[in-house]
Amino acid sequence: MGRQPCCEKFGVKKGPWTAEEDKKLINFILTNGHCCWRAVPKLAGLRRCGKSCRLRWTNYLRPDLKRGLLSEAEEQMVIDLHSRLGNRWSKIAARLPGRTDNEIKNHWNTHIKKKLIKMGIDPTTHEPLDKEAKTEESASHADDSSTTPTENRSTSDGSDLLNKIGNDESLPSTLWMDDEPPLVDLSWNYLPAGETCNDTSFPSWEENCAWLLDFQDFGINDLGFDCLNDTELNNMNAFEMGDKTIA
DNA sequence: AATACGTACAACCGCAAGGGT
DNA sequence: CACCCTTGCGGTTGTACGTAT
Repeated sequence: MGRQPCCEKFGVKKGPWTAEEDKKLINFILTNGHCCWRAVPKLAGLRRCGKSCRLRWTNYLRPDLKRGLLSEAEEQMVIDLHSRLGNRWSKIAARLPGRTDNEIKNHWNTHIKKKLIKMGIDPTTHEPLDKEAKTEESASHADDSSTTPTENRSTSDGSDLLNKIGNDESLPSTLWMDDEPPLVDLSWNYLPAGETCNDTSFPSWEENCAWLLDFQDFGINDLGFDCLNDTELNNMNAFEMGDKTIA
């Protein structure tokens, strides 16, 4: 998939991951963690580059990932964050628990972008499209008052909820001030009244791991854990019991 | 049923940042 | 300070899958 390989190393596999490769990577990372991604493929017995392993793990295999489409609330949050942060997908993803930058980026490009255009909103500037057109017409007359998406959020951009939040002075002012806002999970703020974190759109870690535990089908020994020492086996057992402190 | 077209998403690439020597 | 290495990020692409003709 994608473009031609960046590295011409012989024996380095590219393209879609097989179940077998996934198994090996999961097995290795759950057992050893990832000290150095470059070393992971070698140690895990994979014919992949470290970059590919990291991507596969962070975007697809991580047990804390949420699967499925973004909820309405998540989508709104992405739109708002994008209006403030632009295409900084990793920053946006950091505020959406269980979602990856790649996933959000894809969702933006395939769903949200079109949705906004349909609503008459420019997905880049978050300005109304007709206003954009007028602005372009008069661009030569306009002064240079820089209007970044962050600074120029009109009240007519179609996202009332977002504006409400944006204008909410009770929010910590530092929240949006710099690149590294506090690790406050704003998604909770977006939950409609009465909903809690236990909402079904936020599955538990155990639920997220359910598919992982499906590996029990071929047994722990099939994953190669039979080479582990007692401590490691204990850890694995704890993991199987749903102890999230292990991974 | 076969083909064409459109969409969604996994995975790749190149580049930049950050840390170590 | 310069260089090297590793990691992370954002943009892009190819393919699988779904839908329309």
